[in-house]
Parts: sequence; C-alpha cells; structure tokens
Amino acid sequence: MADDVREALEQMIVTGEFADGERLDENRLADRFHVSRTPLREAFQMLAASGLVELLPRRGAFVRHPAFHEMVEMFEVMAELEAVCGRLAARRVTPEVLARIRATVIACEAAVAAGDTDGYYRENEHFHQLIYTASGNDFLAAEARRLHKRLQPFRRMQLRVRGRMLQSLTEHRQILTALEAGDSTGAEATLRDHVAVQGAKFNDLMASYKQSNLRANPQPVALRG
Amino acid sequence: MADDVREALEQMIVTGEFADGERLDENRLADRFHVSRTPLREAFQMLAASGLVELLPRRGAFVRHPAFHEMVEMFEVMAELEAVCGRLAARRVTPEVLARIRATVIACEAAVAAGDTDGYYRENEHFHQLIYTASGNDFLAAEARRLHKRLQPFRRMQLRVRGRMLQSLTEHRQILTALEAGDSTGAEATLRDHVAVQGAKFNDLMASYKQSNLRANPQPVALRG
DNA sequence: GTCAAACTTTTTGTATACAAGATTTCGATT
DNA sequence: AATCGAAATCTTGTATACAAAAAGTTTGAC
Repeated sequence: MADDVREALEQMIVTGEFADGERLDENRLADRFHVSRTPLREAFQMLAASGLVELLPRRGAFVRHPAFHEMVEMFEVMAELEAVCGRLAARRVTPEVLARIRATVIACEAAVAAGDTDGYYRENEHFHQLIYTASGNDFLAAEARRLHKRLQPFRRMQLRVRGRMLQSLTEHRQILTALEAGDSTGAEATLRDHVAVQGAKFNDLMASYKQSNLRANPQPVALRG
Repeated sequence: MADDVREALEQMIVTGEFADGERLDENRLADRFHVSRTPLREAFQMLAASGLVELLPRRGAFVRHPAFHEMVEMFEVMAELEAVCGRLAARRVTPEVLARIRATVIACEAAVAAGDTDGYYRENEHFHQLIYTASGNDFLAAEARRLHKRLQPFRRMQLRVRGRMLQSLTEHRQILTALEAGDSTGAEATLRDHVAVQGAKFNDLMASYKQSNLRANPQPVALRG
C-alpha cells in the first residue's frame, strides 16, 4: 500500500505535476489516496531515498527537480558508469548475453527502418540494461540501473530530436562490434560518447529542459512557501 | 529521533552485533531504545535504502551482510568511481583544493614517520574526500561518498596489514603528482590501482573477511529463522 | 510417531490520537 | 502604513490501537 502510493507520487513528480520546491501536503494526499498519513510518510521516505523529494525536519517533504547543471552532472556520471560497464563487458560478457545484445541491435535497426520511435525507445532500454548485465558485476549493474531510472524522464526529452535515432543506432553497432572483438578500450570509449551529453546533444538537452516542467526553482528550498 | 535510532542500529550492524539474515525485532528494539515502533520502522527504511537491511513485506527487516564476492564487486565500483574522480580532477581541480590535497599527503607522511596508524587513517579519509570534491562534479562526489561510507567497515580490515600504510602513501604521492601535472590518464590509473582490490590486497581482504563477523550467511534470507 | 488441520500467539501494516514545533493571523505600537 | 509580537491554527513526529497476515502450537487422525 505504501508502495502503491510511492509509485503514484513518483509518477506525478516525474511528469511534472508538482513544481520544484512544492511541499507535499500529508493531509491532502492522504485524503486523495484514501490512506492514512502512515503509509504516505513511508512513501515520502522512499522518494527521498531516490532523490525525488527532500525531507526537511519538522517542515515536510519538498519535491526536488534537478537544476540544469545537476542534470548534466548526473549524465556525466551515467556516461562514466556505462563506460565502465562496457570496458568490463568486453572482457566478461557471456555468449548468451552477447547474443541478446545482438538481437536488440537488430530490433533497433528494424525500428529505425519502420520509423518506430516508441519501438526504438523500448529496444534502446533493453540494450542498455543488457550492457549493465554484461559487465558481470551485479553491484555495478544495480547502481547503473538506479541512475538510469532516475534519468529516464530527462532521457525522454533527448531521443525525440531529429536524426538522433539513426546516430544512436550507429553507436549501438559500434559498441556491439567492440564487445564482439573483446575490445575493452573501444567499448569503453564508444559507450561513454554514446551516453555523454556533449556537443549538439548538450544544446538539445538544454533546449528541452527549458521547455519542460521539470525545471528547478532558483530559490533554495528552505526559503520557499 | 528516528535518525538517532538509525544511527544506533547502523553502528550495531557494521560492528557485527547482528548476524547476517537476523531479523530486527520491532518490539524488542522499541523497548531497548525507549521509542515506539513508528520511528523504529522509519529507521528500518533508511537502513534499507543504504543496503544494510533488507525489508521483506509482511516478514520484517533482516540485516544483510555482503557475501565476499559482493564486497569485491563493491570495491571494483569504488575503484572505478575514484578513477573517474581522478581523471576529472586532473583537469578541474582548483588551486585551493589541490593545496588541501597536498596538505593531507604531508600529514600522511608525518603519520607514517610517527607510526601513527589512526592518524594515517584519518588523513587518508580526508585525502579521498578531497579527491571526490576535486572532481568538480557534486553528484559524482555524493555517489562516491555514499559508496565510500558503505565500504568503511570493510576498509578498516584492510589498512592494518603490515607495509600497507607505506605503499598507500607512495600511491598518494603519485596521485598528487599526476593532479599537479594535469595528467588525467595518470591520475585515473593510479587512483584505480590504489583503490582496487587485486593481487596481495585481494588475499588480505579475503583473510580478514573470513575472520570478521560481517560475513554473509550462505542461506537465502527468505528461508532463515 | 508422523502429518496435517485448527487454533493460538506473534508480528506486521495501517489508522487514529495527541503533544510539540512551525506557520499564519491579527492586533498593537511606532 | 509597516513592523513586531502574541495568540490561534496548522503540521509534523511519535505513541497507541486495531485488523490482517504469518508463525507457532496443540490436537486429532492414521
């Protein structure tokens, strides 16, 4: 029950239903979800653990959208984590996982050919999840998945850009080639560039950030109404 | 209050007062700490968020010590995170932070000269915290600190080994040199090797793991009393 | 003696009650 | 009219109450 509430709130937050710094009203939300404050507060704590809200003692739970520079920092870490996954995967990937990666690349090609953006998005997700698995380090994979999930709402912004899908596919192919060749340096570099927000991607991301409703409020949380 | 309880439980867990898989009894602990179950359960959730306990629905909170292979995986990630910090720091470190890193290396030298293990441990902590800061990426620094803290009880095992302190100091010097030279590749490689558990360090760690009371129970959590 | 089903006891999860801290309102003062 | 402070109101944090699920125990059949 507490987990259902967390799920619902998480959805509401990442779809921008709350402004940055907005306080989550325990009584109002308890009414809304037909639960008492107890499971609601549990949900708040879970959201705080994943960084979606900030808990200020005796003040309440405040939703926290990342500032642009924080988003860039998170993407930088994501790029490095995936680069590490790639480097390790080049040495450790099992034939089974490699085959599944190959399959997603083929599915991605099909999606591009069909102009199926949603399909591409889905297969792209699989591709990255498999890279994490391929690292052979479950802890690394779990950390990568955690950050990947956290960045999901912002990644959505990115992939709609024209031509991005095709470029992404090309990079997937290069990554696959590197993994097949056991080329750890190549896999690392290609994955880093694939995920990193730089060059044109930086500007695209900035543009969509400014349009989104997941923008941070420049005022510090503690001083807001 | 909930946070005090979390603090206390965290201490008890990392000092091995509970066996792996042991259930944390809400009523008993509520009595022990003179609090009600409400803040206690909050503490459980926080501990679950940092991976120290596992929450099984309708079953309770079970302490979770990492298996040896999980510990190795965590150290591998730590090594990679610090390597990234080092690479970025070589390009981004500010003169102020660099000066403070230099100071810790000098303090480490003094500690080695005096045979002051505790002093070395303290300065070593500062050194690594500063490396995180030097990365210029606050999110990366926060993630590195989180994992660093999680590994603290296991790192304690490591540094007592004879000769380790001197080798560690030598590596600190090399890292500092690389940072001063703006040598990102050097800083990255040196830091990775410094933190990585490999060669003799692997065997040392395994030996102390086996002796510690933070060992995992081979039986899966769900099947334990 | 073993197994299983029914019953009893614990234990968890949620709701509610209440006290202490934060916020707002409103009036008095400059 | 603006500002400060006290009273009133709201909100959070903790304790307690209660229902439902899990664990443990007893009883009965074979």
